[in-house]
Amino acid sequence: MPELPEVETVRRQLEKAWIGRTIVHVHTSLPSYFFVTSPRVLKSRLSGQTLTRLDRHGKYLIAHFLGGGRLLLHLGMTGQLVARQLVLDPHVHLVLSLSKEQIISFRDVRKFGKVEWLAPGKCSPRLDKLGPDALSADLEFVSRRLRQRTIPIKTALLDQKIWAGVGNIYADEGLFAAGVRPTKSARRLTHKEALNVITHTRSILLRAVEHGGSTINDYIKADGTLGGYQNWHQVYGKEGEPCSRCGKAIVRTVLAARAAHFCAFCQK
DNA sequence: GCACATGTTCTCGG
DNA sequence: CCCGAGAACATGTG
Repeated sequence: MPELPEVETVRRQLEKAWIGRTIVHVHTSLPSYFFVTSPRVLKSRLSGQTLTRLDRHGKYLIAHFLGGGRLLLHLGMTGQLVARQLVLDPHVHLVLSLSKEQIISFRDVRKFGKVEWLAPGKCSPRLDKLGPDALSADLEFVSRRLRQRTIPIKTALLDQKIWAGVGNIYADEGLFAAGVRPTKSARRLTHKEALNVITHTRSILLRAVEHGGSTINDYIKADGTLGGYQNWHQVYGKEGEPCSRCGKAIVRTVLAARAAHFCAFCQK
């Protein structure tokens, strides 16, 4: 579910329910791949913690607590983070009961999501690997980094080490807006073309945040409602449908083991 | 049974 | 070290 716009939408809503409140009870499911920090340790570390700030870097949420501890949250492919009690089906892995009757639930069917506790002062290899966040990155810098790679431009856009936050939907949408074919080698873009790609991609990310992200299957906002940006997609999931600019059919290919959608006429 | 799914990470060749 | 292909992780839907 989660690319930058979805995670940012969840962050904004969760922040309102969580900041200044204290965790009074922690419920977890059984140990699994999902828990980087074991449920047992998570319970003891999180109990009594008061949230001071909720940040986002790329697709990661970073909860900061009084005293300097941090909780890292990643939604994987099917993660749902909501500011309410969910029916406790087998896919609800973490429930935080907060002061003033607030509840935060984390549900994730495929368990590709991650929860990790970071002790005060401890750094995180996961976070340290990430490039600058796609919304705040210096565009000239990202353009230079992109053009150093020989891989297809779409594969480069998806590389979280170059800039963090873009996933399969917004890479396809950004390249369509820029008129660049996803298979084109990143190195063969001019500086101007690369700048054009990341400028368009970033404005699409911002627009998607305004619409609360894209709901395709599992993603819901923290208030339980659906995102709206899926109604504005131009190419993602549109194989065979007419291109909004030229009318020719959108094609689908596979790149880096992911589906890539584009217009073979408009994107050179 | 088969194909596919908004993500990340690792391995194996070249 | 770079790159691509494929697999793994776990589960659901069409």
